[in-house]
Amino acid sequence: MNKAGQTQTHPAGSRIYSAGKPGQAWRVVSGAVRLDRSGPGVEPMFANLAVEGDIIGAETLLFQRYTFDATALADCVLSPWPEGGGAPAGESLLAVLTASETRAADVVALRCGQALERVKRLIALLGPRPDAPALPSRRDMADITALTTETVSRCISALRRTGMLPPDGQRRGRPQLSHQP
Amino acid sequence: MNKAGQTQTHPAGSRIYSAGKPGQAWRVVSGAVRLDRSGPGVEPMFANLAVEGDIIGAETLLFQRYTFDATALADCVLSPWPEGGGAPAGESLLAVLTASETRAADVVALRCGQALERVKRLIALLGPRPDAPALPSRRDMADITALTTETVSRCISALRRTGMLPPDGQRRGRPQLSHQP
DNA sequence: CGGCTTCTTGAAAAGTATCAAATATAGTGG
DNA sequence: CCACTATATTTGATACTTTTCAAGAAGCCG
Repeated sequence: MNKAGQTQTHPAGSRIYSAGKPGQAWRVVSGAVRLDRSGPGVEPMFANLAVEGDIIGAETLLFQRYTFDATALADCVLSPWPEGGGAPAGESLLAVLTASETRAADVVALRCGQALERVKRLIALLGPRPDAPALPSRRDMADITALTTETVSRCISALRRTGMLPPDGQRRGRPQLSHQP
Repeated sequence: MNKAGQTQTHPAGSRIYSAGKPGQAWRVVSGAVRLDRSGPGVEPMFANLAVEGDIIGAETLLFQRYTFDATALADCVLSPWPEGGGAPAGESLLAVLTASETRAADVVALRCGQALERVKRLIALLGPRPDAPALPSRRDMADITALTTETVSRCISALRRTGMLPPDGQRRGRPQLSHQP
């Protein structure tokens, strides 16, 4: 449905691109993206996070192929990067590099301290969403924070009990299986 | 002792540069560097790792000031980057960006799984050192793996018992206090 | 409705942190 | 050159947190 070269939208949970496939770089206009290291025979492992304003897939400018799997943690809007097409200016690349290193430090910090603090930091990093604070799946949150889904669930219950989260976001049932035959 | 603009050496444990100070970017020719996020009033917190071949301090090309504290984990040789001086070529910057994202994924992976596995992965990441397998301090290893110094020490003892590490690297006593008055 | 998946909760087990004390090392000063 | 001091490292015992295992509740889709 999404065509290369123009703005894309991806629903939460959907695959944006896969490691090894050819493609272009994108700016995350809104939403959040999970990046996983994955190879042939290697099970996907969480590698990094991208939030509003971050650039993903920049390695395609060098290799023409993606290095990571990208999955939407929330409903996402992506626009092609660099904006004008062609090669990005050096200064623009430097800004991306600097942002990337800051984000990496954020992600590393998500795995420090006790479970409740980590979950709180993750929710804060995902940003104050306007009205519907739909959280990512427990599995995604667990992979990002290096906890288990059960522990994440307990932390969220605790945050709801203490009023730091609204009493009940909607649950998720059977996910939409998006096969490509 | 080290002069800007030419190759530098830093002994293990020494500060390479500090956040907020002006300076240039460097290539890690050999050794390993720990990067810490640190601000005014904020205690230093481990943020990232750089090993042989990585570039550190690239943000100075944009801001003229370092974003992180850099500390040598092992004896280090650094050379100015980009090599020719001046602005780096776009392709070169892209290569640095890609390497940076790969390294970030490595560091995130150092905080997955049980203590013994993490310590083993850290040692592997620091690279096969030729003859003297001098490990970083327990405190550095603990900060990087998000463990305590005691747990890291127990893991290393276990690795020595099982022969995966030589029976006894030298210990460290009182470190050299390098004040600058 | 039936099947599938995610989410939640409980109880027990495992792993790590914490606290405390002994040992080792390098630098300092006599 | 040797004792002395400050710090790092190691090890042990205990407390705490998280994982693991298990079962039930809830939502989505055909």
